[in-house]
Amino acid sequence: MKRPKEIKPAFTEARCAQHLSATEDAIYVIGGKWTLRIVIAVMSGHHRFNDLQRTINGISARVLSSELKDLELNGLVERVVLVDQKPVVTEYLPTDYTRTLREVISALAIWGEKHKKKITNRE
Amino acid sequence: MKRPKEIKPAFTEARCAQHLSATEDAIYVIGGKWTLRIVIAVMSGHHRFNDLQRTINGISARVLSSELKDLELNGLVERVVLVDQKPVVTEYLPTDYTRTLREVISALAIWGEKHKKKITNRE
DNA sequence: CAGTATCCCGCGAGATACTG
DNA sequence: CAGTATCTCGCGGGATACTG
Repeated sequence: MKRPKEIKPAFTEARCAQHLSATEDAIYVIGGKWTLRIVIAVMSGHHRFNDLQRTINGISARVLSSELKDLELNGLVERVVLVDQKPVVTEYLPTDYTRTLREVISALAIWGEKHKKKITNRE
Repeated sequence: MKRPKEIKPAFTEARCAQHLSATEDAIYVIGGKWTLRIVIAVMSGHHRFNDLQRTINGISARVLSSELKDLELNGLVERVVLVDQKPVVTEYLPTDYTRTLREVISALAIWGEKHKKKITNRE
């Protein structure tokens, strides 16, 4: 069943379903308004709660707290309480799994950069 | 001010701000619940309204309609009305700009795939 | 087929205040 | 400092029905 002169789709039909489902999963986990910002901040060396809140512009303590719990459940941050400190210190650290997101973040950052230029150039 | 034995962050401080802002933009545009699904479907060769609605599981006509308008504004789909058809046919086509998202989608799909395996393997 | 019009509801998330 | 507790509200988006 070959149709003539048909433009080749960017994705094949099979890959479509595959991409749809896998991308849904990814977006579900990291597509939240704050999720990736937190991940980036943690990967950048911001490990403390208030440090994170300062770094991530506009996030409230309540939201940051619940997001961090989610991220911890997904293995994307590790919550470490250092009891041998005075006073006790809580840190949120990147994990090996966090690092698997680097390519995703890079791709997004590159595209976001391009997009920003495109938008600002035409206003 | 060099602190000894500090773990090198995955991103430098400068890159942090940069990534934060660019990634925010990207997430803002394509981080919606439906956005990327629609883009993928369009890139996969689903060009008609009802075809898209059938392909994208769970989306309502109202939401699909408004999302398509957004995507059109962002140059991520092109709405084409073929008046030389009987009856008149409306198509939503990928653009050159849509194709700039391929790497983003690939990265997300790959990660989503990995993540799904990770999740299902531990339940 | 390609949408629009309404109605409606939950929850994501902001604001503010409080606690060990 | 590192959160929790409420309270509140908008809007994203589902369901359903309608139209050229």
